[in-house]
Amino acid sequence: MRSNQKHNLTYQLTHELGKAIVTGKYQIGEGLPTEAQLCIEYDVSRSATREAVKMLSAKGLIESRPKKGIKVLPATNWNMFDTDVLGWILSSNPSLSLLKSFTEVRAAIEPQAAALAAVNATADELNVIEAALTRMKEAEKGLDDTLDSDIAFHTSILKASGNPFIIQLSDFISTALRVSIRYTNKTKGEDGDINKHAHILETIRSKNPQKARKAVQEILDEALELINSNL
Amino acid sequence: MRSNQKHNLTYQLTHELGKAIVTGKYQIGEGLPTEAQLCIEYDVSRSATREAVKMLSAKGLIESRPKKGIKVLPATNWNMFDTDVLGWILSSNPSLSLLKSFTEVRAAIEPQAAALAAVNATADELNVIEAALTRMKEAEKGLDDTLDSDIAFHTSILKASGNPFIIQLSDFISTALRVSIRYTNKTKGEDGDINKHAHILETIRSKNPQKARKAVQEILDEALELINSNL
DNA sequence: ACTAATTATTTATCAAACTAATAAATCAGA
DNA sequence: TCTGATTTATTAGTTTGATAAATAATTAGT
Repeated sequence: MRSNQKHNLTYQLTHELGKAIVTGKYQIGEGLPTEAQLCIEYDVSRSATREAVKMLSAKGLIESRPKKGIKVLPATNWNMFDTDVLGWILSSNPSLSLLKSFTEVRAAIEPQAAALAAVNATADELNVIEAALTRMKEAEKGLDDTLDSDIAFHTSILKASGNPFIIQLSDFISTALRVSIRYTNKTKGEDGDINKHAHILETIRSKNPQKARKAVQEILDEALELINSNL
Repeated sequence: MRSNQKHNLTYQLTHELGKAIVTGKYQIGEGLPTEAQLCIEYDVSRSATREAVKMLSAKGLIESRPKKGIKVLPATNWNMFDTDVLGWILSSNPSLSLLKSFTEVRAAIEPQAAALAAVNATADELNVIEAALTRMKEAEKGLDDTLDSDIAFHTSILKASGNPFIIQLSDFISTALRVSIRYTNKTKGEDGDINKHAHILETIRSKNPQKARKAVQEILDEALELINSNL
């Protein structure tokens, strides 16, 4: 436990326990060891243990009550949109069915985000999208990272949507894209990929929400098809 | 502070501070009082204070470092899909523009959920949707609660989607519907509302994702139109 | 067999001391 | 006077120990 990585003991323990829970080391319904046992097992003080337990409770993973101990809550209670929780889930190599779930959410959110961006994007926000597109083109030539620039493009649209909830999903969408790459492991975008992305920008620029929605839908439908064919 | 409501001191303090943060009592960027000051202000021990701070950190509202103190993070870091955070935001009477944002997310998620439900719903899940529809009909006659039955209907579709992330948004969607009612304050559903909901169930039952998506889209488009006309 | 009282276990709370990180102030050397 | 190292002060991090409160499990009494 000692001298692992993250910046303080409480955080280290939170991550360790969080990962253990989502990977099923501690079964749902049944309990974790008691506070006192955790202190011994992980060789930390009660404060650190209690604070870690509180952080995990705040993320919906566990619940703790006097005499009952600490018990793992059903996964429907977990804050899946929390970056940490998401990270823990992915740390145990994610299944293709999880990737499908991710992409289904993307297919819900991103077309809507693009439609909203077409209505709401400021000039600055449009420039950010364009900059991301430029990065994608550079990446094509090997001058930038394919995945990073792709993520930048998609999140820039979320930002331009102006909807705070959608913006908050940037981490989620980024993660989805990162997982995606593990399966498709293409180091370069497919032929025509850039053109499709350029087309999305055009539709947003021309303030046409319907076309923007459709343009994004298309590339996500393709992604889903690819997943389904490999399932 | 003492003897307020929720089940323990740490939770009480978490809620109190959480609400204070999202309502702007503590400004973004600038800091909260120090740990020591919070202990005095709220008359609680350091343990309770620290645990509350950790819970709020876990929800992305604050960050704390030695010598720097506790500072409020920008709203883009807040876990908006956390039930508590959402509740705090809504506790200070929500704006119409917030309702619009809510509904835009609904318009992204719910049609997709219905389409997925059309493909994935089990017989049991279909029965749950039908039961909710029946409740809505009863509510029409004054025999059940209009809002509760409406929420039950919409969340039952999310559940039937089979997508864990979408299922996790049930609380969010429920909240959106509750906020919605404060503005439209219709105690009864509009004429034809039941029929539209019944139609949604039909399209899901007949395993037609495109029609299901469209059916849900329609009622959300109407909701958005209503909001935009009042904005 | 049932109910009420007791006990035991576990988290909750408080308090006090010490450690570590780091920002701000001070000092030394050029 | 400036610049860079050093020292100081502040704040959160960590440990420990004692006590309180909640509640599950047990026991005693009828």
